[in-house]
Amino acid sequence: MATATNTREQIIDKAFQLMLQRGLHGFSYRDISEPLGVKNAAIHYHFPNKMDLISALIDENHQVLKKSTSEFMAYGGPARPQLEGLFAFTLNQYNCGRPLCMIGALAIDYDDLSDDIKDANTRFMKDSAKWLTKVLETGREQNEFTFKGCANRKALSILAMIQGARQWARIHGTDILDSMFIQIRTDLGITD
Amino acid sequence: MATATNTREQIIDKAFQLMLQRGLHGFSYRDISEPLGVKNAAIHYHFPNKMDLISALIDENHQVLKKSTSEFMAYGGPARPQLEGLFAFTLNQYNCGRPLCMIGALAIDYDDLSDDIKDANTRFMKDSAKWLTKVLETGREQNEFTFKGCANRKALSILAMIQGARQWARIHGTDILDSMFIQIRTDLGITD
DNA sequence: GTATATACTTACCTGCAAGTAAGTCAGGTA
DNA sequence: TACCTGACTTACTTGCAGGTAAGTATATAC
Repeated sequence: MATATNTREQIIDKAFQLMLQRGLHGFSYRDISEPLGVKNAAIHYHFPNKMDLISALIDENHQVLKKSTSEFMAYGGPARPQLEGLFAFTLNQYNCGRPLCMIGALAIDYDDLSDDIKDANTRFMKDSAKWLTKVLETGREQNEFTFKGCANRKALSILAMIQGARQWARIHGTDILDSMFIQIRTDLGITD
Repeated sequence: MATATNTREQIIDKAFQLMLQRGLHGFSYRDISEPLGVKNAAIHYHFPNKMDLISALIDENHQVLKKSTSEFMAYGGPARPQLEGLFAFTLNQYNCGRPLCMIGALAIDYDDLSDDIKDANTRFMKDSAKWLTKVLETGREQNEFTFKGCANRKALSILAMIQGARQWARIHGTDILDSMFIQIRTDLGITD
C-alpha cells in the first residue's frame, strides 16, 4: 500500500522530534497518533512496543547525522570547516525543533533502556568523539588550531559542552549556543 | 508531632534524589511513598500537587548548594581552591546518587514547568555563572589562570561542559568527569 | 475536659498510558 | 473468483499516575 511506509516514516519523524523535545517519558503514543490522524494501534503495528520505537529513533538519529554531516565529516582537507560544520549542524537541529541531542535526551531515562539501546548509544558517542578527535589532531598538525594536551580529551570536552549548552539554550535562549561556539574557537586559538 | 517535619524532609530527600536520577516524569508518588513507608496521600498533604513538590526541590537544591559550597564559594583569596571546590562538589553529588544537576534534569521537561519554577531555575543559572565568572576574573588577575576573552563566556562554557559531562558519565562511566576537570585545568593554563 | 490543629490513612475517582485481540478492507497472487 | 497479505481500525484490558474527600489519632491550647 502506498501510504504504508509513509505512515511508518511519519511516526518516526514525529516521535523523533518529541523525543528530542521531551524525552522518553515526556510523550505518549497519543502525541504521535493524533497529529498524524491515525490510531495508537497503528503505531503498535509498526513498533510492537515503545522500546522498539526508541530503537528505531536511535537508528534515525544515525541516519540524520550521516545525511546532514557527510559533506563536512569526510576526513582530509582543512579542519576548520569541519568544526564549523558541527556548529552549523547543532544550530540547525536546535532550530528544527530538536533542542536536545539524543544522548542528552536519553541520559535521564538511562536506567529504563535496554542493553541494545545502551550499546547503540555508547557506540554513537564513541563515533562522534573519534571523529572530532581526528579533526582536532588534523587541525593542530596543520596549524589551524592551537591547544595543549590530549586531542581525545579535548574532543570529549567540546562535545560535552555543546550537549550542556543545548540544554541551557532552552532556558537561556539560543544565544548561548553562539556564545559557546565563540568560546570553543577562542580556546582553540582561532582569532578571525 | 515529632515525625511531622521528618516525613516532609524525607519526602524531599527521596524526591530530590529521584529527580536528579530520572527527571520529572521518571518517578511517581509511589516511588517516594513506598520506601518511606507512608501513603501517597501523605505526600499530597505536604505538597498538594507535583509542581509544589518540584518547587520545594528547587529550594532544596539551593540549600544543598549553599551548604556544600559555602566554604569554597566565598569571594576573596586564591581562585584555584574555589574552582577545585566546584569539581569536588560535582563529583560528590554524582557519587551521592545524584548524577544530574537540577538544570539538566529539568531541561527535558521544560515545557511542563510553571513560570515560577522557570524563573527560579533561571535565577539559579545566573547565580552560578556570576560566581564562576568572578572566580575566573580573580584567578586571571592573580595569575593563577590564563585564558583569553570574556570571563563570563568562559564561565558559561565550563558550566555547560560539566553539565554535559554529568550526563555522559552515566553512559561512559565516572572517569569522564575527572577527564573534564583535567581538560578545564589545561584550558586555564594550570600545569601542576 | 473540650475544642482545635497537625499529620496523617483509608478509600475512593478520573484519566491516560501502553498494549492486545479481533475485525476490516484494499491490492496483489494463483 | 477465491485467497492471502499488509496496513491498518475498533474495541477492548490492565495498571498506574496524580489527585481528593472524609475519617482518625495525637498533641496542644484554653
